[in-house]
Amino acid sequence: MTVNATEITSSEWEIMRVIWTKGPTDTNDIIAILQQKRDWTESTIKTLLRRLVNKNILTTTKAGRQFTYHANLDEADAMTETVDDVFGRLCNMNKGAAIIDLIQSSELSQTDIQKMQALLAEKIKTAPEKVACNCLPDDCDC
Amino acid sequence: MTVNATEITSSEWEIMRVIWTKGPTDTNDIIAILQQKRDWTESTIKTLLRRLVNKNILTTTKAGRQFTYHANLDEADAMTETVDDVFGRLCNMNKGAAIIDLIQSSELSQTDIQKMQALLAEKIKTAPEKVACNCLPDDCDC
DNA sequence: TGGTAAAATTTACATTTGTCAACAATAAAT
DNA sequence: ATTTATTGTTGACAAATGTAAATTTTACCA
Repeated sequence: MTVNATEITSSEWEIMRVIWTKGPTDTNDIIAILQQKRDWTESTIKTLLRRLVNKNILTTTKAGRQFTYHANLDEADAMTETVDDVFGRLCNMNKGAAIIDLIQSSELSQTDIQKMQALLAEKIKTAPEKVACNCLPDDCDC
Repeated sequence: MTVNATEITSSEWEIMRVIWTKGPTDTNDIIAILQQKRDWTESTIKTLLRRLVNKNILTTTKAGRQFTYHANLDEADAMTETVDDVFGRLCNMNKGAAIIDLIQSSELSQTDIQKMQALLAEKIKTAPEKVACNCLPDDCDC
């Protein structure tokens, strides 16, 4: 019954964003909205919806003729999970640079920035001089 | 001839990290190192190497019996590209929260933190109150 | 209450990814 | 020069992903 956001593929993300933004949405609305952004057929969108249901990312209820799709997980949570998953593959030593790049290239609100500042002010107190690379096996003398 | 880091799959990343860390490395070293971390056969690792060469991420030179594999792109650049690619799929409104999560969960050096602080101090000057969601088509009145 | 328009479900197919075993080529040792 | 140990190349196969057509079901209207 656990929902695993890392199973959401990039096409499926497109679908999820619509549902997260609009709340429970029925098939036709989803199709109409997505076709404004992507060149997908109705069929393609339905396949994607089905797969998301199979992955337990979406739940359906029947509303008359159509299904209504409900997200089983929160968008911000899914984003965090996804992003953590990717970072988990990367070298510790360069994560800082990658985050700096993200800060640079993302639009951020006053509030977000303030939160980051507070967090960093705390973090710097105990931050190491250097972060070691963790790309080789622990006991690797190579 | 362009190298596209977003084509590196998660298994392939494992290989790349070894090569980035050690510099040009030959087949046997790569295999020996990776088998300390992952339960892959020699065959699997060779396939992954071949695919990376096909994707133009790696180049080979022959050193006696074995190949030596050279990375065609920098690790930090590859990380940035990968991370930007993922963030490109996500809702603008919540990117801040995702970055906050990353700052929280990553080990960061004094220097990295200082850079972030400088960047944020600049950024806050022109930061908006709120970041709008960009999950629906631009002209979507839905 | 039966026909039909509108949904949903099935089937499909090419690519990519994760994993490997089998086979071919070749450098080194005898 | 042959053999053989090593390394590289091919072929394979299942599962996941992107994309969509064909077919079946069903809710509603006449």
